[in-house]
Amino acid sequence: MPIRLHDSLTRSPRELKPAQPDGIFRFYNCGPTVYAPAHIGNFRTFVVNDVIRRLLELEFGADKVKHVRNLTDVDDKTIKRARDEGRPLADVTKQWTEKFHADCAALNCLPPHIEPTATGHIKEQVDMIDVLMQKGNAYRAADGSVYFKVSSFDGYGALSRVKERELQVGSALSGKSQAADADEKEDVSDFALWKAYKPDDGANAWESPWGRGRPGWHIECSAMSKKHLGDTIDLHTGGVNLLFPHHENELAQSQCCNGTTFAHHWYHSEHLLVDGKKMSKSLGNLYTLDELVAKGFSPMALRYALLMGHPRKQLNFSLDSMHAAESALKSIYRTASYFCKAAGKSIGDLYSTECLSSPSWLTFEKTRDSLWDDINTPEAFGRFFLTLAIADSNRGETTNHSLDEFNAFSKVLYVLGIDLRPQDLKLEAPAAITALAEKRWAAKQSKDWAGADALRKELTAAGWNMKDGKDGYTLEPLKK
RNA sequence: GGUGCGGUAGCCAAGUGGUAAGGCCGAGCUCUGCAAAAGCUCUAUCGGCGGUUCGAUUCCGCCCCGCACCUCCA
Repeated sequence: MPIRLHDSLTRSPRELKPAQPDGIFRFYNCGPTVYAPAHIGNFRTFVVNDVIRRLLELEFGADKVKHVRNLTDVDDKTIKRARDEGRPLADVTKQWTEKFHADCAALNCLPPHIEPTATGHIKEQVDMIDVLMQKGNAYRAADGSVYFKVSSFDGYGALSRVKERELQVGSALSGKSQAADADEKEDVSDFALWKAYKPDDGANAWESPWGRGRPGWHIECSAMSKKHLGDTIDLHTGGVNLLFPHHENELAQSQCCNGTTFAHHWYHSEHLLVDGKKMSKSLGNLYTLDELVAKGFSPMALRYALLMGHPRKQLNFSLDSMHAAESALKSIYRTASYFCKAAGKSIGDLYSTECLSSPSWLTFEKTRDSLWDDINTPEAFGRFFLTLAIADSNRGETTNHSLDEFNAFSKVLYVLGIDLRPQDLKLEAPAAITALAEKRWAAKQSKDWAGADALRKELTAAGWNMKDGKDGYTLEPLKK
């Protein structure tokens, strides 16, 4: 079944498919700038892109998808951070790259096949700029910086409709934003390909035919994409804020340099809002994964919460949605155990790769349809829960389809990237707690209700809940 | 000023030209010595005003409100 995905350039849903004869799907996803911990809004984009990656793998085969996501490890922000902390740039970016990787892993995001860095591709960037200079799409300004000449590319603005915007420049914008480095540029909309060295850059400069300096932000992605995926890619993604100017500029550079279509498909996910506003430090509504974990929430709940809205619509995040996510996950887990029971499998078996090769979706077909149709995750979850409710009422009864259904269920979990295994780990209670529980169980058996109640109070005070069953009990820590 | 996107139950959020998925919360019931857990049930007429239509939340127009982008913030 073809995957349909909204294309930002044509503003319509289009089928995703590899354009080149080798059948490899080339997927480029703009990655993070590594100067601080990524916030949950950043992760919305990465989680959505992870779903796209998983979708592509199921559709085309895991070996037919090439996923590249870069790390921006040199720019104004990273340099400033290093300068402020008095550390080498590489130290700072290494620290935050590792943090980013840890967070991604916690959120169950598959690592990209290639994760190139800007500093690791200086030569490739210089080479591209060189071609643009030769073709007359770029010029060197008096200060030694090289700029892309926007007027040299007719297609400029197609992606973000920037031309309409240009007409109004100067009205509400007062021109202060352009003033910054407009002095050296021929035109305010021209943008830097190579930035001449400034003392603030410290040790972070490289040699080029135009003098010492560092690459501009946009050329990074063009160069890394070209190096690892070739002149034309199948899909280029990022957050909406990258639409302009980043992607518009990338498109211009790459097409002028390579003389061919840059990306067949563009996709942008919308922003995460907190309390109705975009997250920002000044509003104090910015969350990181660590902060949520410190509040007692699981990373998986965040992943779920981030997928509860349509990826192309702004999603309003709140702590309530984290509570909702934890509860929903719990109920998915419960039903999962029914599927496992019916198929004679364990929760861990849900994550074996064999399940993915099973062709059928059975009762999960509609859930699949929602995902394949422009990754409509909220609709998918709606349909998913409907199916779970039916399975719930069957309570793990074994049928002819039990194994197939188990596999189909596993595939849904795979595409959504929901890992139930953390919930499967039963926490071992300390010996003292177990002793109390044993005592209470004995009291209960001898119908000493008062004694049993007193012991329950002690357990509660110690932070544990004792769940009585028919033939025994289980202990679980109370929620914070 | 321009561009784009929204306003659906207490909260979050899908969707459709024919009388509104789902999740959370809440309420009631069942079960249970207690406590949980679990199961069942219940909870909206879709920002406002017009128009098109046999019929609109879904199409068109106007208005009100919100958000984002145009500032190297996913």
